[in-house]
Amino acid sequence: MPVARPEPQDARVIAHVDMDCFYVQVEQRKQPNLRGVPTAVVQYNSWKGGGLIAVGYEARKFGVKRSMRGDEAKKVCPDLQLVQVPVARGKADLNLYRNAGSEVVSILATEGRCERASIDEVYLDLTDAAESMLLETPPELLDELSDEALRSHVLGITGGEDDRRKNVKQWLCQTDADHRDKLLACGAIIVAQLRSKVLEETEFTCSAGIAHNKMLAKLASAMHKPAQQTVVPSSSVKDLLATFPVKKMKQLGGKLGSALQSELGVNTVGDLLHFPEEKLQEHYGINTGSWLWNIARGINGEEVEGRILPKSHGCGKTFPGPQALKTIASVEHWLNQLSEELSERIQTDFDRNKRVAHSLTLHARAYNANELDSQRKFPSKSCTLRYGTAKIQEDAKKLFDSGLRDFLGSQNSGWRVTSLSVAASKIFDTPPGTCSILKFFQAKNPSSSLSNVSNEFVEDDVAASPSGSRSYITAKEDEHLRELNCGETSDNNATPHQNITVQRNGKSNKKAKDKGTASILQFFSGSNSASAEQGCNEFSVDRAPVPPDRIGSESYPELTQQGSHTLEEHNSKGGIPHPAHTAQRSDSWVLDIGDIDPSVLDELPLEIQKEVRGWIRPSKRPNTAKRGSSIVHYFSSARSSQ
DNA sequence: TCCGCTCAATCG
DNA sequence: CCGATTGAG
Repeated sequence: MPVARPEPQDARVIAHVDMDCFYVQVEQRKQPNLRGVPTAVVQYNSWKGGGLIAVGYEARKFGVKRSMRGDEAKKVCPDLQLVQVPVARGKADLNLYRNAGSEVVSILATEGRCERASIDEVYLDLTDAAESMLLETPPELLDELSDEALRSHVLGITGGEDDRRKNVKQWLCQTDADHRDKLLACGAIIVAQLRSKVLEETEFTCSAGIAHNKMLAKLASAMHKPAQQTVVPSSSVKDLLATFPVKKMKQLGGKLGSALQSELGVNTVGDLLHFPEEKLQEHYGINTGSWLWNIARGINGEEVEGRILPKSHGCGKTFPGPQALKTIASVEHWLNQLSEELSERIQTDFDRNKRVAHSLTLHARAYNANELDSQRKFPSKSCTLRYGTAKIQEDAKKLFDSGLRDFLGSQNSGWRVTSLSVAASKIFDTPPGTCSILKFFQAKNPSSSLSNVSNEFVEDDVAASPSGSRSYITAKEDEHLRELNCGETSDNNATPHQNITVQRNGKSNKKAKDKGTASILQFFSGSNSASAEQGCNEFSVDRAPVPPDRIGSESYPELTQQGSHTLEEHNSKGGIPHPAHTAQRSDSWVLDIGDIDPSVLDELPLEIQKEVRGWIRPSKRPNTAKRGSSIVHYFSSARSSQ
């Protein structure tokens, strides 16, 4: 449900930029012979020619619609060129379009705050840029306005086709106008420039709306397509909304919009004006009611969030009709494919953006083969995400098994799975570090002899080294390590962390010694009391497997069952053990980091960094010094004290 | 149960 | 908080 937000009192300049039939443009850029000819993008094509997900403007003239089947579209437009979405691992692969979207965003994000609203849309808050322009180079002083700016549509500026351009020029440059209008004029000029730049640098056209809030900007961007922009002065809002169909408003395209029509007889946004706020609240709740009341008046306080990266990554596939999966083996096959793609995507996200995901969620849809009813839902399940394709695959399978048990309940009958998806969420930035010590863990690599090498090093060199209570090593030690290093960063993201061994602080770690292999986890695993005594940085780490001897005595923040703090609690609430608990050996866990300089992380091989950073989560309350203090908090305080 | 694949936001 | 639901494109 939408929620009303207070509208800032000062006028903002908000733009919504929408790529024109984006997937089609991406394909036309790749294959220029498709330019100018009716084109559509389909995914899959074996069944009725595949499903259209984007339709070029030439094809729209023939009545080709999105969500037609390819065969259907060919009937109304025999010359239609159908381009298939790339397929990888047996499923549609949208990376081509995601990356193209990033190209555009990187241009649009140069001016003002930028919010990536979808793969092909952004909102911009251009208030500051517009204010600056008004002060420094107001439109009326400009020698000449760009052609793109002059092609703007300004609602309320009447246009006999010929003189519309002249009137627009006049409007853009008017000197005696409302301050708010002048700001919009500046916004229009800036957006025109941005759109030209996008075209120049990416070959993509886009359309845009410029208004005082997101809602109006979004409405406006769709009014004149393709490759045009529309400005919404305040004076035009009332008329615009009076006849605007509620169902076409963002957020009102579904059940809420239908309810407005059937319950209140509201068909246009203007119709909403007749209802007092309280009335709308009675019907649709406090928040939604106020939101509706505001929308009717063109009021919308939603901020443009400064976010150009997605908050989650998901991979899914549907198995319609006869394709529904009915064996564990087929489910596992597809989970493997999906997990592989997901792993690749979060890997790329880390490489490009230094971000790590913390949560893995599995969704599925299923029905009972013999039951006629079969309305039961397949529950979503999530767990802490572990990096590495094999681990994601393993965890996804366990999550599925858990969900399937819930789904089936006591009975056991033939199930059918009609869709599967895995998603990575709770993505955090990893703070940049400064210090450079620890080439350290570069003693790495996976091949068999490795663990011996690093163990040897750890026990003979680090533990016995004069480093005393230092948690980092010297340049000499560093050199030594480099020799042991096997070279190239591994492309094997399944590098088992058990192979990365080191001992912490030169203290004897009994368990590690006993086993003869200390893990990187153990390196970080000081006892809580020790680190507390030392009064040093303490970091809570939330993802390591729980050592058997701690079960029942510690808290397990990594368990996803709500409100559970012990394994028993968790299990008694029907939770499942974290896959890692059963998957990991007991030589790898960590609870707190003691007096470790966190910048050591920067020097870890990327693979290890990802895993280690993945264990660390910023605390909600940085002030809880003892147990909640996060590595992120450490970094921010360390930086600010420099 | 043939509009597939993604994403975000809200809420209980 | 997780999981369900709604909605967008």
